[in-house]
Formats: sequence, C-alpha cells, structure tokens
Amino acid sequence: METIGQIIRNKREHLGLLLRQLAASLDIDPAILSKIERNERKPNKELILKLAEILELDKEELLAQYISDKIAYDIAEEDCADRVLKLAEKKVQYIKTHSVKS
Amino acid sequence: METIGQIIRNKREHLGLLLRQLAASLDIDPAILSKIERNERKPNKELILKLAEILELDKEELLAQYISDKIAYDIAEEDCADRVLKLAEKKVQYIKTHSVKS
DNA sequence: TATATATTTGACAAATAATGTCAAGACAAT
DNA sequence: ATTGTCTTGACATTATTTGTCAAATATATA
Repeated sequence: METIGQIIRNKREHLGLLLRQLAASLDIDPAILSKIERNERKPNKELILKLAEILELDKEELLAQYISDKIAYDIAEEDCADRVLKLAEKKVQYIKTHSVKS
Repeated sequence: METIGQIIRNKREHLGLLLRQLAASLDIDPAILSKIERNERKPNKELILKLAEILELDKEELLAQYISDKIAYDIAEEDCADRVLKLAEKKVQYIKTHSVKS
C-alpha cells in the first residue's frame, strides 16, 4: 500500500523535479517537503491541492488518500475500528440529507 | 440521530444528576460539561471514558460514537466521503495486519 | 581526496487550536 | 425578589501544528 508521501515522491522524481524545486513551487521550505515525503509530517488540505495541481495528480483522489490516511491513523489503534467506520458512514449520510443546501 | 451531547445529557438527567454534580465527578468545570452536552465543545477520549464509567454507559459504544462523530465532522463537507471511508477501511486493515503485535 | 549538490535531521520560533477558568447573564421555580 | 441551575462569553493557559534555519549526512563527480 502506497503512502501519501510515496505517491508524492514517486511523482516528483518521475517528473525530474528536485525537492527544492517542488518546494519552491509550493512556497514551502524543502525541509518540510522532505518530511512530508517520508511521512514524518502531514500536509494540510491546501498543500494537497497545490501538490495535485503541480504534480498533475487527480485532486479528488489525492484528497481522498490524504483524508483516509488521517482517519486510519486516528482509529487504527482502536479495536472498534469497523464499528466506528460504519457509524461514521451513517452520520455522513445523515448530515448530507439534513444540512441546508447553500 | 442522537448526538454525543444528547446521549450524555439524557443519561445524566435520567440518573437525576445535576450538571455541577457530574462535572465535579469528572473534575471539570460545569461550563465545559454544559458545552459538551450542547455539542459546542468536544470531549476528549479520556473524558469519554470517565463519562462512560460514571454514567454507566458502554465504554466501547460511547467511544465509537465519539470517534465516528469526529470523522463524520471531518469528511461531511467533502463530496468524496464514501470513497474516503472505503479507503480508510482498507488502510485500517493494512495497518492491523502489518503492525507489530506488542 | 576534495568539491559541489541534494537531502535529512534536529533545535527552535511562531502561529494556531484545544482546553481550562471565571464571572456575569439568563431562566425557572417558589 | 431570592435561590438554584444552566448558559454565555471573555480571557488565560496549554498543547499541537506549522515554519525557519543551519548543521549533518549522503551522493556524485572531477
């Protein structure tokens, strides 16, 4: 299973970009990008969208990977992870059907 | 659909406890508990476990409600919520099967 | 080996978010 | 009006996230 960091690093290298070059495009310090690619630090949503743009990756897909990573990390340690995900699904449905459409 | 706050308030009132009494048992300010019961502030895991203990609620169940609340809140705004949950499920499986058993 | 370039690491600062404290306000019952 | 309960909001404290930087490490090549 490929991590977010691996996806980013693979794509960057495939495009022949240096870490500092991509970092410059993203307007962040190369040290941060290095840590993100090694999954030592988590990118935020804004950065994910920028990355998808620059690396020509599907925005929705990368975002889904990013959010699911966060969730998996949150609940992996719990032994009720399956139940949690089922409940979350229900709640999302509920929120969607009951929220005010803008 | 019952929220965490509602579950707590219902049970507290059913047990005939005043807000300040339960707050004292939990060793928190009544203002905080008031906000938690109205879902204005989120309890943390430690508090959830204390609450389950004192209110005689199932620990696993309350914890599952609490975590799924957090997740649903995180992803409800995304329009790829379903995909995110499916991915999270896979990742949890992966983490579980690949993590070192203590 | 020496030099240049790229990445990693860790210490630290700054910004942001979570949590705790408190007093005044609102509400209901008597 | 007084008492008791809960709510609200301003503020302080603490924790977490995010950003900055320079030194250390790694890699390649003359």
